[in-house]
Order: sequence, then structure tokens, then C-alpha cells
Amino acid sequence: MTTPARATGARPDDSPGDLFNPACPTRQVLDRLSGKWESMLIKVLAGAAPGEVRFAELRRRVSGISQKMLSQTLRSLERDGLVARRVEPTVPPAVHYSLTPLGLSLDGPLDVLRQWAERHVVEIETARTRYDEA
Amino acid sequence: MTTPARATGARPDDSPGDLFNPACPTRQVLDRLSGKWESMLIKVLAGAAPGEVRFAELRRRVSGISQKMLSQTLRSLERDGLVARRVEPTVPPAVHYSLTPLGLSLDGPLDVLRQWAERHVVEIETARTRYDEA
DNA sequence: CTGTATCCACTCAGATACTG
DNA sequence: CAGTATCTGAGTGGATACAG
Repeated sequence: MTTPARATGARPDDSPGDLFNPACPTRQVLDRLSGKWESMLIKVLAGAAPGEVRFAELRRRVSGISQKMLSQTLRSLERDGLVARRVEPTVPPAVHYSLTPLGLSLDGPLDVLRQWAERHVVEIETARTRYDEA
Repeated sequence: MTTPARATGARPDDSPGDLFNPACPTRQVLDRLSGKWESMLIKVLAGAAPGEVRFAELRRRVSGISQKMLSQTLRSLERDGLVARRVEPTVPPAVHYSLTPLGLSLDGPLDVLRQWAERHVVEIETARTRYDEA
């Protein structure tokens, strides 16, 4: 994702109604959430809040995710300050993940979207079917 | 994206807290919005609602988008019943796009996310910088 | 247990050129 | 004007193997 530095340069880019300039905050957040697992991870962690969840347990809760994507997604979430990581220096190590206050504050907005989704999936699927028939 | 039919099959997949099964509506909606342009297009069209916007005008309003991505994104949005397309049979043809009631109803939830984004971008950027330094 | 490294397939997104 | 077709590079995500 990583905000593309203005694409072509075809136009000098000073259009009035340009939502693309300057680097739209919404874009950045949406990009962050646009991955395949980000939003699910936040929901799972929010569901466990304020408790911590270990790596293996997360893997179980978000079934279908690969080890790679789990650690990759967690790292990106941690980088953005949405997820906290705590390592217990035992052998073998136990790593606990939890939502930061910032991460937790995102769950509300995400939930609004979730509710919209649940209310309208059928409509969308209907529209899709109708479109594909034509 | 297209919901991946349960990945590996490693586990019989009947975990209790499994958000992945059955095909989560949230996932589908988030997937729909996860593209680079989808949410921006909805915002632009919502800003013009209930008016219609022509193809070329959209291209101007969402600067940086290529012709290909614009038509591609509009088609997927139309397919899902979020966007309406009206062709005026003149020569050359004039095509008008607008949000359907369904599409319009999505603008609210999206706006919640936008507001969250605007309130917290700085925090996120700070966290990111701090993480990258370590 | 909790990752990282590597390889590979697939999709996304942009550039360019062409059509009704 | 409003697209479609094609080519290409970059990014995403999965499988597998290996490491602290």
C-alpha cells in the first residue's frame, strides 16, 4: 500500500476538490485496515480486551491465517501503535499481544462498519447476482 | 480477495471463537472497501449526492487515478449495488454515476472511520517513527 | 513456543495504445 | 467522451523449512 507519491505527474495537481492531496489521513487508515487480516485481528483482540492473547491462541482464534501473515500483521499493527507486545523471557518464550488504548479506540468505528455489513450483505449479494446475470 | 475457501484444511475448523466461519459479512465489506480507490470514490460521490457525476469529472475529482482503475472500480461498485450508472445515448455518449441509496447509507459508517483517522493520524505517525527508530 | 527466510503463484495497479 | 486491451513491475499471501 504505502501512499503512492502522486502517480504520474501528468497534472500539476492543484485541483480544488482533490481528496488525494495532501496525503489524506483516511487513506492511510483505510490502507492500514485494508489488509486481509488487520481488522479481524483487531476484533479478536478487542473481544479479549483488556486481556492479552498469546501467539498460538491468536492463530487458533483467527483460523485460516498463516504463521507468516499473523506475525507480519501483528508487527505492522504494533508499528502503528495499535497493538502492544509483551515478551515473557521464559524458555520457550511466551509472547502476549493486546490492544493499546489507540487500538481499542478503533474498534468502535470498525464496529459501525461491521454492523452496516451485517445489515446489508444480503442486499449486496443480491445486487451482485443480478449484475452477473445481465 | 474473494473469501479463500478455508485455506489449508489443516484443522477441521470447528473452533468456537472462529470469526472466519461462516463467511463473515464484515470481511466481504471490508474487502470491497479495501481497494485503493473504492472508499474515495464513495466519498466523492456522496459529496455530490444526490447529483450525478460524469466519468471525466470523477477522474478530475479523484486525481491520481488512472482511467483503468476508475472504470474498474466503478464497475465493481456498480456490481455490488452501491453505484448507479446512467448512460445518455448521445454521440459521444455521456455516462453519469451516482450513489444508490445503499451506497449512500455506507457513507455514514465510512465517515466514522474518517473521523477516527483524522483524530489519530498524528498518533499513528508518531508510533511509527518511534518503532522505526528502535 | 514464537518466530524468520525462502520460494512461488496470483492479483493489483500503472502506462500505453486503441475503439465505438 | 468513455471506455477496453495488453504489458509489466510491485506487492500480497500461502507453503515449507529452519532457528532462537
